[in-house]
Amino acid sequence: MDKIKDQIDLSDPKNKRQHILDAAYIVFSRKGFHRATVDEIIKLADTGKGTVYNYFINKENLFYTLIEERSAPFRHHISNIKKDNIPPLEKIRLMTREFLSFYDKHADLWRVFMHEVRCFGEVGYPGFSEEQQKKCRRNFEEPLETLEAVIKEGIEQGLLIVASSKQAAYGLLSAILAIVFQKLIGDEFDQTAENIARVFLFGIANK
Amino acid sequence: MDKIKDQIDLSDPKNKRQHILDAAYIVFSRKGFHRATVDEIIKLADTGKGTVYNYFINKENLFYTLIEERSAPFRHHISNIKKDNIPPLEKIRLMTREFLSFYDKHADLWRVFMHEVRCFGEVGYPGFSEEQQKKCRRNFEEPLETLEAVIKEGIEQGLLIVASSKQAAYGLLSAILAIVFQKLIGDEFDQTAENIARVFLFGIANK
Amino acid sequence: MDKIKDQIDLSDPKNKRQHILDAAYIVFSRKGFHRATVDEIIKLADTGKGTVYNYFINKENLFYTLIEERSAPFRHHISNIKKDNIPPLEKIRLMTREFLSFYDKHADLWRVFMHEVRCFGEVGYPGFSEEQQKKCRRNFEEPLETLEAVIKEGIEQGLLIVASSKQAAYGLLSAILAIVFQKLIGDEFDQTAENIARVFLFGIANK
Amino acid sequence: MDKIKDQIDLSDPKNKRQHILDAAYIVFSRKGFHRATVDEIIKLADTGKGTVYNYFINKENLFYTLIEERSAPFRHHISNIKKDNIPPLEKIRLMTREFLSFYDKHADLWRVFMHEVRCFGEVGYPGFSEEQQKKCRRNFEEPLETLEAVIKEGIEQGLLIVASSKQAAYGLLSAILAIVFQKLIGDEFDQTAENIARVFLFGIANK
DNA sequence: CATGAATGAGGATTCATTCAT
DNA sequence: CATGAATGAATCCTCATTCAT
Repeated sequence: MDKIKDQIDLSDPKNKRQHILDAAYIVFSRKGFHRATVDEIIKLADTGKGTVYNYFINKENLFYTLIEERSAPFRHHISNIKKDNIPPLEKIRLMTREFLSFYDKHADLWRVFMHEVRCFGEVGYPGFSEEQQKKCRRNFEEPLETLEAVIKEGIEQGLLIVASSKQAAYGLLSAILAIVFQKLIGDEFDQTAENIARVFLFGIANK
Repeated sequence: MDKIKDQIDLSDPKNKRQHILDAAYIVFSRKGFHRATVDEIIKLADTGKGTVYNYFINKENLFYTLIEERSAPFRHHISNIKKDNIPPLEKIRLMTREFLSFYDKHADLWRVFMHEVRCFGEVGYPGFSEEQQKKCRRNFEEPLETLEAVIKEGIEQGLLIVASSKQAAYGLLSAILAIVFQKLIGDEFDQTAENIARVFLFGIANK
Repeated sequence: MDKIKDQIDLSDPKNKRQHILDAAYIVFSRKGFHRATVDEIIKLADTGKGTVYNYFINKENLFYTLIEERSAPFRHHISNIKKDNIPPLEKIRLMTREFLSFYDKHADLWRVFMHEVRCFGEVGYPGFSEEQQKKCRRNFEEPLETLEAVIKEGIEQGLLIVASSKQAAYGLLSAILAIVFQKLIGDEFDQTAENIARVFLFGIANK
Repeated sequence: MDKIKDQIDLSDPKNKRQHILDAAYIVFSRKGFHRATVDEIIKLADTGKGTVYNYFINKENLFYTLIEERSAPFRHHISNIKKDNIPPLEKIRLMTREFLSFYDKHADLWRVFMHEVRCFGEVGYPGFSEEQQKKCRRNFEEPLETLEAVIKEGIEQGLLIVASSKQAAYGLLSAILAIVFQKLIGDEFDQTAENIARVFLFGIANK
């Protein structure tokens, strides 16, 4: 337990909010949304229960904020790669790296997120407006759409052959996700990223 | 609501156990494990609360039993394809079809299953021994290992080029899962299965 | 504390619902709505916390149900007096007795009720629809309107002189309420009822 | 909301204490004691949370102080009328006016006060001594006793016929209260005051 | 004095599970 | 076996109050 606490820098007496978010990251990742309790989070964040509710409307909102905070830089990166002046296939390679890196780092939280996002905004979730719900979904939809757009680029330039750019994007993404979620990456990160992109682009059949 | 009840055949006054399982299938698929309540299940199964606990140790056990029951025939099919006397690439094609078919049919339940399976058997779950937990995981590990074995066959016969057969299997599986979970299949099931297998085998780059 | 428990007949093992209502009556009357806790109610009712929520949607609903249950017979009596074939002044006399008797018996609960009813149905009260709210208000509005109608009868028959029948009804009612709430009745109930009706009808000035 | 804020003169940067009292008046009147939150009060008073506790021991004390402040001038007026050298019936008439005027102005706050005063000073209320509690009750007891004294005067002078001067005083007061609380006054304030006093003195029966 | 971030005791509510019938 | 009333542990959330700045 003390080992876990060390993962959160409590040396800074200010910024309780960040401590809570960091603690929530750990607990939500481990337990999932429902099994995670506010009590466990505050114990880890070394703070009072009320403090959580000073910063976040409720448990949902805490989770949602966490997702937003963690995915913001990633979404930025993906968006930038698309704007780069490089060939589509190279973009796909880079994006694969980026997706792999992000999902590897946040594998556990993201697994929880992708499971819970479907139920958010259902009846009985105050402080979670229709709009926030949509914004929440954008966290995984947007990067995917960007990837799809790049695949479309490749198709238009005659570089890729595929029936549905959407299916292709989902396929690539989920290959990454599956690898990550099963924790197969280990130390050969570069190799794995390369493999995924290569299989996706050229297949595994020996021609 | 009555429409839903029609999905369960209540004409047979005996076999309460099956009614409960069928109702549980619907509720767990819709709500996920935690948001599903025993109350909702028994209302749908048109039975009493105590009856559930006559047949199943607890909520986890009900869920677990449900998973076992639904995946048994699928595991059989996959196992049979492997034993077939046909080329590995053809086996991969057939397996892709089978995976796609099964996961499409049980997409919602399986999503829930794959999320919850990680926490099952944690401390505080009576009636869920270490062994049962392992058996539970076999429901998605076994078919995957069979697929991996076939990919290995292909590699050994020089038909496939891929660094890690395990990664390849996960990649193919997850491509299927992602497509299914995002409900992109629509009516062109055959086409989709073909596309996935083709991209996996030959890539999307235009060579 | 044990003395209080004796006020509730626990000899009947059935009818938990009534035990809860009886306990709620005592606690709400003593503490008011907000200071009353479900914990205290169940301790008095000698039941489990969940049992309360089997019978009542929430604390508000428990309170509301209590009010309904207690005022039903009273509303009936008042309604019957109006229909009686006796002179209006006699009806007023009888109604005064009835009001006095009812409000004396339920003085504490009614004080709480009349204070809380204004806030019921505000935002954040699930299980308390607009309609239920209105129905709730009827518990004190209806008997009052009946009294007003009788006063009107008296006016029409030239027996009473008063500017506003509504004001008159409120005046008589509240004279009763005030007396009761201040617990001035003591043992001379009959005398008190007579006094109130007489002052109301003939004034206190010595002509 | 801004409209409400305008009701409090914030132009004076000093005198935070009064701002808080004014804000408390509004919030307590609207929400009652329990539903009123310190947060809402300070938002309206445009001050910090700690400031409230610089001036008042706790929420109860803030409420109590508010009551004291508002009733002081009223109690003074009533006391003066009694000392006036005019006939008892005229005093009753004037007092009726005064009561009506005061309770009309502070109807909402007083309703809350009269409901809460019963629980004040119960166990667990620090900073609220037995003595303060008594002093608090004097705010409605004293004017009433003065009215009662005047009625006694009238009885002694053979002007009034009534069994209990206390009951009579309560009756008159509560008639006023009821009318006010139900907001029936409207614009005809003078007329209403006159009506109440007349009915009380001479009754409504047509002799 | 003024402030507001931090706190935690207290309370309402949910829901899996039991057990007497 | 079937049932469902009864249960209470577990959990989220509120809000008065404190105290360091």
